[in-house]
Amino acid sequence: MKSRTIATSQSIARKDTGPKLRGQCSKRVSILDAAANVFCREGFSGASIDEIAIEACVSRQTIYNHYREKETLFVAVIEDVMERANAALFSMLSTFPDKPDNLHQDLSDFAVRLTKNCLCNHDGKFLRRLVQMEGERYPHLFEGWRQHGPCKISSTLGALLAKLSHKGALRIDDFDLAARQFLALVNADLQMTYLFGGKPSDEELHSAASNAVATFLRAYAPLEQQASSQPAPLLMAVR
Amino acid sequence: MKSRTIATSQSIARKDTGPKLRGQCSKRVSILDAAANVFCREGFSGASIDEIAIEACVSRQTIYNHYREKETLFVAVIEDVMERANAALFSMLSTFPDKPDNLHQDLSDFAVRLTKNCLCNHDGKFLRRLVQMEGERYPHLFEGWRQHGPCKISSTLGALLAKLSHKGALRIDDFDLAARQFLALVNADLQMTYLFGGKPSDEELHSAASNAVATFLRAYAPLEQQASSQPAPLLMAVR
DNA sequence: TGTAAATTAGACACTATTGTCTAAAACGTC
DNA sequence: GACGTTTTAGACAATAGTGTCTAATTTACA
Repeated sequence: MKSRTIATSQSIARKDTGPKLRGQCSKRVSILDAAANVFCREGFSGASIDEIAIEACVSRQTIYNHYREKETLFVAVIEDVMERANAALFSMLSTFPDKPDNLHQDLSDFAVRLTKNCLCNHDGKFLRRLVQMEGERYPHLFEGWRQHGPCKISSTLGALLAKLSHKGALRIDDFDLAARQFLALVNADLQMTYLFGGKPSDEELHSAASNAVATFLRAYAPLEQQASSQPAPLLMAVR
Repeated sequence: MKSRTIATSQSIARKDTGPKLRGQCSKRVSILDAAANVFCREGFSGASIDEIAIEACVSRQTIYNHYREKETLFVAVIEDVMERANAALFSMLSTFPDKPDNLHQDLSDFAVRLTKNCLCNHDGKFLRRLVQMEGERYPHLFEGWRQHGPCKISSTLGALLAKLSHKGALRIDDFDLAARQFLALVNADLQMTYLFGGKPSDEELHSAASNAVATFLRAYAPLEQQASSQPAPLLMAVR
């Protein structure tokens, strides 16, 4: 059901334990997907292996064949989602506008891509919930994600902002701080939506991005560019 | 153990079911506190009544006397924490600087109070986790909190910013948006800390507030005031 | 088609948890 | 000190979940 790149699935499936997967790994994939859904919905202790088995259209025993016990499965799910999420993040960061034509428009579009494909999608929601729920129980597990996810996004985005700053398109002292604030501003209008678990509409994503970029540029654009960096006036207004 | 105002405890304790509480309600309070801790740590399904009973220094039967079943206790805990959290929020908003002497300093101090007493404290962490974990299972339960918590804080803060704007201390178009962005900026440097469940140090709170206010004022302060609204240069630098 | 691997359904022991029940003990108040 | 209430410990049935085992069935591939 859920989109999943073949490359990622196979790299995950080719792992330590369990059956030797002669050619096909569809069972593994559907177990991982089903388990991700159930763990996300119920939390670790609330999720039952039987429920996962039913949702994966697989017998309970097959799950135990592939993953020795519940916790092994949980760890595999986390690693799978983290890997996918970080890959998406990385590919998204590569679309950052380095030669912006219209700074406001280009940054807004980037922000929309980022929220839509990384922060507000299925995996993003899963990780927010799971880190919140089980982060303290498995600190080592999420450490890798933290390093290659949230921490990396700030520093990478900081470096990209630095480029724009050196070109004179922005006036920034602390690049990493500016990156964190950019992300925070983009999320400002989405926080409320996060709290339900609901997905924001495309319209909400666009207005959130536009609002964020407008404020970001008022704070960080050189004065002479302020006039040209305003958003199209009313189309993107909130609500 | 945890601080708790007497007024709130009693208003909560005087409720529908259970023993008639002749004079003392210490059992109810310690059950609620212990349950809050355990639910926060383990989630609803992970928490066991026995664990709560032990942590509350109370027999299991006593819990069933006061709260008919696990879910009743859970709902009571949520309502208790929500009520306390919203009260703290409301009292904190009343300390917003309406006649600011030094705008940067006063807004920073306000932000520190807000994060320290509402967002990063015990109840704030509890609600973030629980809404994330059980929000979809009990949408009606958290609706009240959402209305009187996050939604109210934005609109109230928006109104307070409007006052400052009308006095000429700020230049704001959309007050609610500015309020959401103010809060988002304050949280920008704390997001990472939230993800562990760890509490930020006082130093981190101060630097987060100062960074946020500096950017907020660059975006929203009238031009002629920009010079005077800079933070003390190096003391508050991040890390 | 034959073989080895993977999958399945079902039974199973074991543990943990919920919620009830009872009789004894502790408590507060008069 | 006597009374009624609350609390307690422990036993208890009922349920649900984990993880194992087995024997039968299906699948992949030569």
